[in-house]
Amino acid sequence: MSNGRSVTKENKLNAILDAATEILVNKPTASMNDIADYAGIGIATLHRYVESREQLFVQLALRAITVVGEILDQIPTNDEHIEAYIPTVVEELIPYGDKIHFLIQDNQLYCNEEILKAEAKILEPLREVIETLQQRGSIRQDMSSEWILHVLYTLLILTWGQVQTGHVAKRSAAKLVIDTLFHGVKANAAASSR
Amino acid sequence: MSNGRSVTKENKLNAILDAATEILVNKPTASMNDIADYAGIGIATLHRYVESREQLFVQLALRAITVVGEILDQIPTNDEHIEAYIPTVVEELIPYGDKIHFLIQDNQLYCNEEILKAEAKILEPLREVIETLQQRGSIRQDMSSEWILHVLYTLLILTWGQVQTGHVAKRSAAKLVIDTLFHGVKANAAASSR
DNA sequence: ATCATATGATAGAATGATCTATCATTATAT
DNA sequence: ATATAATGATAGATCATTCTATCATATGAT
Repeated sequence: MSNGRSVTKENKLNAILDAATEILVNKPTASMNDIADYAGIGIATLHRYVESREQLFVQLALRAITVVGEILDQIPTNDEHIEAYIPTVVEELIPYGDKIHFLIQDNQLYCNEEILKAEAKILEPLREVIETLQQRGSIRQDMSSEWILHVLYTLLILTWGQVQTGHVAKRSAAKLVIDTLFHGVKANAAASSR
Repeated sequence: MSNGRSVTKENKLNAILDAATEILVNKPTASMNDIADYAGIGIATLHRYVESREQLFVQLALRAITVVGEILDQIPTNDEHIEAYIPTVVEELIPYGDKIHFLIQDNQLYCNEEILKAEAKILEPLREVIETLQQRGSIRQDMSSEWILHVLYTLLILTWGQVQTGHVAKRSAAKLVIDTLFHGVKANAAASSR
């Protein structure tokens, strides 16, 4: 009995978080009332499921980070696949852009230690792959792995924004990110990879 | 008589805007009271110089855009200098990063038409140079000039943040941006330009 | 059918921020 | 020195938002 109910509650919380994500994507300044309305519930019920606005955002961020982490975990890092790792990461991550983009814009979250810690932990394997690729000689060694990680991350965010404003087609977004990241914008007669 | 006074008023306004910039760099959520305190004036006086918080931000943004515009105007776009244009732009812009960075983070400003228009107008010459370089064959033509402009802009913003957190030395920031923009992160035996 | 639980609507307390109004004080120009 | 203008401190009006409390209603299990 309690089992059936608690599962329902979990589902409802998830539905609320999904709705919150949806409206916040379009209106980052949406109030708690806006969110409750959009989720089709009363403001009182919203507060029954979520402690506070701050906690709501923390939960959204942690959920997003979890999703990214699971995606990264599913991508093989074997020797044979490692060269394709970063392209695969970008390909897999692009579809989730809209759901993550608005969180990154939120300044408050960038001060939350719990979130920063979780984010750093999630990105660690990616950073390790970058270092491996540097040692292998396929990524330049005269830039820190952290810088490269940030550039990749930033290009992803830029692209998500560009997709949302319609300046970049979603289908070509991943290719654009990878191409820009690896080769830059200089015309190169030797650039036969495309 | 009125002349002397009005000049003083202009200066004071500038001093206030400078102070606002300084505190907002460190605390983007600073209230009007915080700003007045930091500027060493009363809240009433602040409102005598500035119509509203919104207008204050608009003024700060327009001022920043003006500064960037003046910098861009001073850089020659002759045929002989055009290859050095983008590196020069980055070199000249890096020192102003901290004063502009916080404005970009502000979501509200990205909805203001006046500012978006001014920004687009300022960046137009830079975009034209990019297109010229594309036609010249020194920048790849399979990416839109707008995308390249955005990438450059984004890398600048990233770098400003990295400089502020101490992850990148201010002196090497410009080189890092240009190098990343033009060549990407792929190890390249033929990359003799550095 | 009944009882426990969940929900929605509403009112409102508490908070925080922006902006105005007022007035005594200070600075400035002539 | 005096008149004019600018300033600071303060109080408070206004507004928006978050969050709580309450109660009547709806849902759901047994």
